[in-house]
Amino acid sequence: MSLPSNVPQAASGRQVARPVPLRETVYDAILEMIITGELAPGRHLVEKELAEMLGVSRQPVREALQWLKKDEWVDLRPGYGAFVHSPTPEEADQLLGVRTLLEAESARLAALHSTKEGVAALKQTYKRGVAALKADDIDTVVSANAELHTQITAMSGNKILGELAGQVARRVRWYHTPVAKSRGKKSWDEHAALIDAIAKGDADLAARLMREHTEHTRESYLERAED
Amino acid sequence: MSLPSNVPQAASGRQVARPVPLRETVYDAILEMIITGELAPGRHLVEKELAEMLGVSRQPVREALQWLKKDEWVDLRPGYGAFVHSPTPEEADQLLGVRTLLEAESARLAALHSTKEGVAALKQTYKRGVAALKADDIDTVVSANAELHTQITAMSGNKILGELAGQVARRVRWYHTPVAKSRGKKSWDEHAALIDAIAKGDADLAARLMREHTEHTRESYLERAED
DNA sequence: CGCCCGCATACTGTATGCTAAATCCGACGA
DNA sequence: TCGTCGGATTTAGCATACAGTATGCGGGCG
Repeated sequence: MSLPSNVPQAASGRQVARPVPLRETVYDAILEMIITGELAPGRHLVEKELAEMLGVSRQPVREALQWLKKDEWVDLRPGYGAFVHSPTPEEADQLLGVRTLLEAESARLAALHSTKEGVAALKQTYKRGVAALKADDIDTVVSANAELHTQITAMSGNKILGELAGQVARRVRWYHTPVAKSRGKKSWDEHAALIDAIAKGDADLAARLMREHTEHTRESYLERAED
Repeated sequence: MSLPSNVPQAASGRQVARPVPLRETVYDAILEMIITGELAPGRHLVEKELAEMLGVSRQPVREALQWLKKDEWVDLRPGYGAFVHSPTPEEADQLLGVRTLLEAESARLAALHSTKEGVAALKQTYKRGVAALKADDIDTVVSANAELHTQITAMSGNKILGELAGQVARRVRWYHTPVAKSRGKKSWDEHAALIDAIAKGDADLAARLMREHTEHTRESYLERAED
């Protein structure tokens, strides 16, 4: 056949690998540096510096900084510059409160909308987390934990809720990481019970378990924060 | 004293009346145009056009558009341009769900942290709303309604919560306005009961009332949306 | 007559130059 | 010694210029 030209149709979802706008790459890069601690809280970020560091012009850096400001990762002082946001204990506490609220509701909805496949995916992530826990592979534990929560919020079917919960959770994780690496096995036992409740479609139980789960995290935060 | 030149000192909280960055003005201007409907959903926003319209260069416009994208007021198509976001019924529904969640929690916390002055302020706003209702002054009714909710979320003492609730509420109002101007007297009766619960410090009651109140709004939305 | 290719156009993406303002530091005076 | 003033420097804010790419249209071929 001629296969004249027509629609490549890139079978799978995405077209042909569009070049991601530079500002997004820059945004990710800076955020990464903030989360890993390479850029410490309070640090003065200079556009020109970042631009040179990343090998781009100031323009994309500016736009990335605007995004970061919107997400509260940096504070922008007009006329001066950007500073990595310094979380206050009060703010961390409020954030934890909001997270509890959002995640509990997510769990409730997830229980109502749970599917076989969804639950299977949850269990798989759970296994990954537990295995990493046994192997003392902290990084994987943390990432599995994050993914599990993401999956649950996604399963809620409410995109707005999922988006908010995701943002809040990411900030919480950043605040939380330095004080408490993880609560270990107990946390994963709670996960197991939670998944069970979702699988059974018991919305109230799921919400309650998630609420308790995130509250435990909050308590562990408050304990450690007393240093 | 000499008052040689120095600081005008703009008495109240903020420093000295800093000249607001242009991008913020532009942001407000565009948002205003979106909310009032001057820029209809789906409309293609051209940077150059907006820049000329507002008498500034493309740069501040770009930054304002990035902010608007973050707040989901516009959709940004890489390589093409910005479009005023078109709300889907599904999205509106999810947004209403999240709003209920956030506002109910705000009311609960507000009840726990209520002060004499705060309650007095609420009552004042309430009076303003009721008076405007009688006078058929729709604009004032709407603004009083918005202010009342804002005051309650502020009273919760949780800034994060307040910020999220504010954003969500503004979008809800935009979606909602075209279909249902207001629910009238009944809505304000509910407000009265809610303020009462907050004044008494009855957190559970306040949360329940707020939940019912916002759910009523949701129902009225769904009814009208069937056109 | 319909489809497809190729070109012209318009817009965004990115880079850079210029201006105004905020900060910092040193010197002067009380 | 401390407070204050003034200048130098740094930095963001804003404007403009250039390049890459998506889009839409018109002409030509089947």
